[in-house]
Amino acid sequence: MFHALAISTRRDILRRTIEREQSVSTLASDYEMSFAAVQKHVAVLEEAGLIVKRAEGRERLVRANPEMIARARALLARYEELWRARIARLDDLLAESASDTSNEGM
Amino acid sequence: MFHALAISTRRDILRRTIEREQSVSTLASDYEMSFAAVQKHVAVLEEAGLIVKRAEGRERLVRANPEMIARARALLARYEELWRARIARLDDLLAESASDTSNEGM
DNA sequence: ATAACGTACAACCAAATGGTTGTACAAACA
DNA sequence: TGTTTGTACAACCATTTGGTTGTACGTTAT
Repeated sequence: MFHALAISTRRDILRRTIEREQSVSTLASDYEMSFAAVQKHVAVLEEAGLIVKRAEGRERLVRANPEMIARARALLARYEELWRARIARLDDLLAESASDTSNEGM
Repeated sequence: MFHALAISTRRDILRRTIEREQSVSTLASDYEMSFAAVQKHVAVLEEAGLIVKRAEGRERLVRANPEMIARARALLARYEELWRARIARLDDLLAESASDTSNEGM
């Protein structure tokens, strides 16, 4: 999933398909690279679950999947939570050592 | 940055160094791969700014950098924000078309 | 002083990756 | 019907990448 987000072209495709549903060729026309290259990027995003495709005639309409974006964000939010927990633990240790030797009733 | 987060070993290193500051060899002893491999993963995380190293004698102590984790999360949060904006826009369009032809005073 | 430890880095290798072109096929259009 | 359009996919290529081993060097311990 993070792998899918690691290339700027793919993040750009994600951003565009958040704004509006688009066909693969519409997307492709906005980049310097070949259609096949864009199609592969779309496939990577699709496998990661970050976008969803829908058939409409001969076109394949691509739209972002907000659920997966939220999941990636939640994972990072959990790292931040771990960090806060660490800080809290250090605070506890500090509080302990501040009341260890003698002057507990200061 | 997302590239740095794309490999599970690196996410694991990040998690461990959130919990406590550790030397590179301490980290390395927890994985099947060679010391050099772990050292390279640490280097990638360092270049992405996700961790910070500090010299202490012959050891290099590694700790997570919460600022960068927050930045990655914020980027994804912005994508979600874009999505909400899209939904809001669609709602506006819907409201418009609901009051377009005749029965405005319904 | 010598040995052991922790780290950095270069050289190398296999696999994955981002890109290309070419082919095939279904849908839309002339 | 024949042609164009949109898509998928295979084959190929150059580069990157995750891994290895080996070497070098400063720091700690004997």
